[in-house]
Amino acid sequence: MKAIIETLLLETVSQMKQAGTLPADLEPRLQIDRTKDKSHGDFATNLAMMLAKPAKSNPRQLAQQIIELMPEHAAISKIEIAGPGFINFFINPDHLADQISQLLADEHASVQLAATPQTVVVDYSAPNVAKEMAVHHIRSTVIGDAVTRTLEFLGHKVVRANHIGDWGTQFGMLIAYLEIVQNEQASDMELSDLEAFYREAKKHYDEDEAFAERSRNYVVKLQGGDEYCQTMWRKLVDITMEQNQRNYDRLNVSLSDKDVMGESLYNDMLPAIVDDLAAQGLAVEDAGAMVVFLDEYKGKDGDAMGVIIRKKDGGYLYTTTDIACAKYRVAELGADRVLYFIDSRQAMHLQQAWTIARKAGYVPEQVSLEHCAFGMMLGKDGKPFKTRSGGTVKLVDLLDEAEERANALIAEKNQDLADDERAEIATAVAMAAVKYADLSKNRTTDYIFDWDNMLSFEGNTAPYLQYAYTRIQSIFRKAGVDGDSLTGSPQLNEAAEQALAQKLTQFSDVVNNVAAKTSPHLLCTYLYELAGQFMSFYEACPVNKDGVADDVRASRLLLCGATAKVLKLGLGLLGIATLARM
RNA sequence: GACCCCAUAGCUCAGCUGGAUAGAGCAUCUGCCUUCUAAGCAGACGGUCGCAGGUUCGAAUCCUGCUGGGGUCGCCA
Repeated sequence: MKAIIETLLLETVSQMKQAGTLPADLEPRLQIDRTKDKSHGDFATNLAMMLAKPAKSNPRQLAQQIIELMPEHAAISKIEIAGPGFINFFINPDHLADQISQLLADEHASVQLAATPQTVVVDYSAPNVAKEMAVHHIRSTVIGDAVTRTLEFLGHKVVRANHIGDWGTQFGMLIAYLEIVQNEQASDMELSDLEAFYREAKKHYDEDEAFAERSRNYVVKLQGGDEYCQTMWRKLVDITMEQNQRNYDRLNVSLSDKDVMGESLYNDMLPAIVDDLAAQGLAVEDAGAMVVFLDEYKGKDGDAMGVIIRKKDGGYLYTTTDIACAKYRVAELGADRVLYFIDSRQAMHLQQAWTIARKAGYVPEQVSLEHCAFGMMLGKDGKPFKTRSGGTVKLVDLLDEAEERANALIAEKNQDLADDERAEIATAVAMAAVKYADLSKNRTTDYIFDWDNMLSFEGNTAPYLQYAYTRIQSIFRKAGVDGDSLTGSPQLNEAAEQALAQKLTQFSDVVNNVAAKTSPHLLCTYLYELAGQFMSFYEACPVNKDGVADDVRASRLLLCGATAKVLKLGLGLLGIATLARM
């Protein structure tokens, strides 16, 4: 719709240039907005106000000229001037009905595939080995997954990259402790509590000198490719990822073991990278370490900041890994675009690694590297979120609590459900609520973690959206129709019908925005508004009740069908399930 | 010390590239279930958009300064 108005306006502007009303070299940037207030029509442009000065005319007068010159179009029923010079456009309901008809007929609900599909590497989740996932891991995991699904829906090739923390000096200590635990249990073991495991390993390291010595020895052996250490290390990775996978499955996150590309993947590249950077004159030796000095960044003393890429003991740092990682994603994975869903605190570190990678020629200009940063999870006191005992809240505990609350609520709301169906619904509702609480917030800012907000099932929450969907399914059941196969063009007589139809046509814009801005909360806002419009329609426009004429009923069923389709697709992009009943 | 981010209703958050009367949810209050599921609907209450300047037809949005909070800054990741 915006595109139609844009075309018409462009034509008008070029006519005005020819007529000399506007300077010939003027290239105005067209801005067409949806109106907030229905009395201002459906769309508005501020074009006349922007052009008033160059045209040496007053805005309202100019608006009048624009309207007179503008070609007619069947989609627009009325054009008005309002306020200081806004031009308001009113959409013809017949055109809107056509769009609904198209949306119903299209599997993609009128969302076009990208004109130029890209290869996009999405780096998200990235839990640490030998640590249990905590609540703050939801952010990267769930937001990254939603963007991943959205990009795929738009026809891009997406490579999921789970950049797990599977390397570093702590692995000597972990291997040494795993050895002890295994000996005690005389066989392979299940690390039921990874947090405790890590704590105990650390304790041994701090208190037992022989253990610490053995740990340091294991680090060296592991890095040297020692088979025993490699095996033990692999065991730690496998046990951790097995546990993480249970969380992914439970949360309906589309990551699997084949997406694991941890830090260790780049180890073999590191020596050559340092050599190459030195050969290119980018890295120099300083106090025994290899350092890249960047003029773009200043250190504490105000001089160019030195980024260490190899320690004086020969060890590598995570900046080196991230340089290698960027190189790998371009050279091996063929990335056109790389998205990093990582904590905002890593911003400077990533910028440095990327600056070096670009200077070294590993990442060409046209490949974009984007830090899709998110803020920290804070407690109610505004400080970094911790439990009373100072630890983190386990993700599992949050999910368990969510299911318990959902189960209790459903038992109360709907007594007709069998136990197994209720449990199934409870899982879907609970996981949806937890994910949505995170997805619906702008990812860039810090946010407050609160059990009750996170586990709410009322208002702007996933269950509200799921509920809207089940209401539609219920209407289909009662009407005896298959909601997925409805086709045709609705009549849009009531205000609630028009508002709903109009909201439905915005889906495509929103999906494209989510992909461009890597912000799923835009989709959440949209789906909430859509569900809200549907709820109003549901109250105002009965479908199956007595006294509803056949043609009206058929028309309203079409609107229900289109709404169900968009809700299901939209929630699917967020990784949230829809239900037949709840 | 340098650099980056943030500040919107009692609480949690939206607010797109500057646009018309700053919006939701929660909480509080008033109505609405013999009628497609009340996890809902309709409505009320609630604001010095941190403060002060500037840019302009127009600023929560852009610029400068200030205050307050958070983060980061060579041998952890």
